[in-house]
Amino acid sequence: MSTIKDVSRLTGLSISTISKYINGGNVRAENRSKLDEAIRALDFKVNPAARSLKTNRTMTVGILLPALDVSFFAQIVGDVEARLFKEGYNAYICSYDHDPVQELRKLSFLLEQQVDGVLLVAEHVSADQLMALPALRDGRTPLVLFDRRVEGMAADLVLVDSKEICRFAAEQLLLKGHRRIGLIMGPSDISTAWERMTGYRQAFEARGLPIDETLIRQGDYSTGAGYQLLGELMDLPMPPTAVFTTNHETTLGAITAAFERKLRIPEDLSFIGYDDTQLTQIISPPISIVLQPAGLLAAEAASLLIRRMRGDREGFPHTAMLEARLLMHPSVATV
Amino acid sequence: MSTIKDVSRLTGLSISTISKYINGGNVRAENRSKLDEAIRALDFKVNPAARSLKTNRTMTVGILLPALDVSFFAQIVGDVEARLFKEGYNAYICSYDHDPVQELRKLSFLLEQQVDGVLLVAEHVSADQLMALPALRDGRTPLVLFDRRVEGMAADLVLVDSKEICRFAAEQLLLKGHRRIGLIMGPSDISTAWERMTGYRQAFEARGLPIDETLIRQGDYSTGAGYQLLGELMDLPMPPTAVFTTNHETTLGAITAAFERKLRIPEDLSFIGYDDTQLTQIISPPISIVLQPAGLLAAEAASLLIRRMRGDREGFPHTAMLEARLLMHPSVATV
DNA sequence: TTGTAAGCGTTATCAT
DNA sequence: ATGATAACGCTTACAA
Repeated sequence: MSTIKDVSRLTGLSISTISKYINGGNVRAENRSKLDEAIRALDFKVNPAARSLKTNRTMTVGILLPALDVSFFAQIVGDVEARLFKEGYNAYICSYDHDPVQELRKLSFLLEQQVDGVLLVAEHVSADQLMALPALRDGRTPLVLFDRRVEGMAADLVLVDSKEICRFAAEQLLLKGHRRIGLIMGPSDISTAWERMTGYRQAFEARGLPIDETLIRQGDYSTGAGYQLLGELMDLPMPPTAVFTTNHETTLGAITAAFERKLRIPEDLSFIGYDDTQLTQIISPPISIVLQPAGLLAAEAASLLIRRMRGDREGFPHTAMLEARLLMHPSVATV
Repeated sequence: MSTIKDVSRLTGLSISTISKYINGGNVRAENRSKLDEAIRALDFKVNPAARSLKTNRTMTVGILLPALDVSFFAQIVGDVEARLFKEGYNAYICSYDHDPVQELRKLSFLLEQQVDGVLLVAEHVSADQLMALPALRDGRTPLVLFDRRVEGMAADLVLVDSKEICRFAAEQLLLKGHRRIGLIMGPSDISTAWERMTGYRQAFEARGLPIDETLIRQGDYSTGAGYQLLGELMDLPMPPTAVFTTNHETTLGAITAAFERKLRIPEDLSFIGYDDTQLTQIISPPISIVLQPAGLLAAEAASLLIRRMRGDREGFPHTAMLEARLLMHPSVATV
């Protein structure tokens, strides 16, 4: 690797002049061309370690997720990474594999690595645990919580209004005359799962309708769970006339189970799923889905984090609450 | 952030002694406890930039993928990241979003970041382009190619023997009497897609059986493509009696399409899919699948890369060719 | 076992 | 506009 010193030798200019030029400073036109040529010839690249040592900025961010193979996160994280990259940031993308210990350990490790900022999809970590980390407590390293809250934590937040869209979705089913509506939800200690269930409940409560608790099934948000729980619902003595699945994987599993059972949608079962999938659009009939604004979420998370890393503390703690949409398709019948 | 200097002030020991201790050197028992306490009290952490500057090692690796939301890669990358992390390496995980320009740009960028090694799932990049990168050409930065070859590139390789397992899978279908076997393959410029197709062909050729080219359908490896192409196959005047899908997403789409069309598996259509999915195991009947050894692949890739990063050049270029398995389930009938 | 001192490649201050 | 020089926090001969 060549260094500024090499460029200096080749051009006769001083190291400090060259450094300034590299960082956007001005040099005489003739020197500029000399430098450009030397830099190209030597394939000179700034040594990021040396730069970090001086500037105290690494131009890296940590993105910490419960898992990489959850499609919603996989989709978002690629987008966030691209946006950060465009601004010169490199992303350490880590999974803690739903493990509470790893969650905290990897977060600490990222902070030790001196990342300039962290985007976290939290699962088990508490506000106390977060505030015990010096870099976070002192606000030295900006943290943006993504998709899920951490109770009692004053932090920037990028969320989807899950409760409202789920209330709305359940309401649509009620309006179509459905009363027995199956809900396939996720682990209730995940804030979004809880909110989605709450929205569902609110739709019933707003109309003074009773909720049959046997129709609310909790799984682990996996495809297998979706498949399994749809089966359980349909095997009830009084099966639901509609079902609402609350994430992508679960939706896929439930659709498969419904098709396998030769249930006609919507004649035998009305269906509202969650998150876009190429599949829900093209199967027949197209499945109504709750569509989370993945692109906007990624953009919001990236730009908020970048703002903070640039030192702009305005409006902290900021909550960006984005709206999801319900795409209604013929998968819902009137009863 | 506290530095060694702070620890030095607090303990009275010299900076170099402390550095040595941090890096596994010996100090007198009494000093050891003094140090441990001071380090804890100050929450001292080594500054990685400073360390890198001296050691020329960043303890980071780059993992560059065509996309993060392809389940096979998502699964593997999490695993590889975990293994590298355990050895003290941090991973920059990047997607180039199937874009040839990004593919090369991000690779260059990772190398500029002075990563100690790179794991690459290549798509468009050529051996020439790779060898044009100084860090790779000089062997300064070890590169491991994962899952896909780059023609003419002398590099460490971690692959699955796709051709053989696909030949074997097609052979099983032939042995059961199938002659019209649909193949849903991926883009033919991806080496694995080509190999999977070649295996399929070899099974026919080995028996001197003709291949109906209309039964070979090429898609983009997406769920939507799987759905779409299965439909096309079944809409043929003479539809196949069996279908072989060659990646996870495609399998999911094709199963959905089959179920939607109320095709009975295996009575109406025999089915062999690809890659493990919770779903293929539990639907009825369970779907026969080609199972790639994801865990082994991740382990092999990580350990090979680590060996290289530690300076062990033995057996370069090494090709690790792992075997996939065919899990036969009742989704295949005898005709 | 411990300490001294040089230097990794850059940025930043202060002259010129 | 350019250059000399002192850090940044660490590792590593080399000396003690």
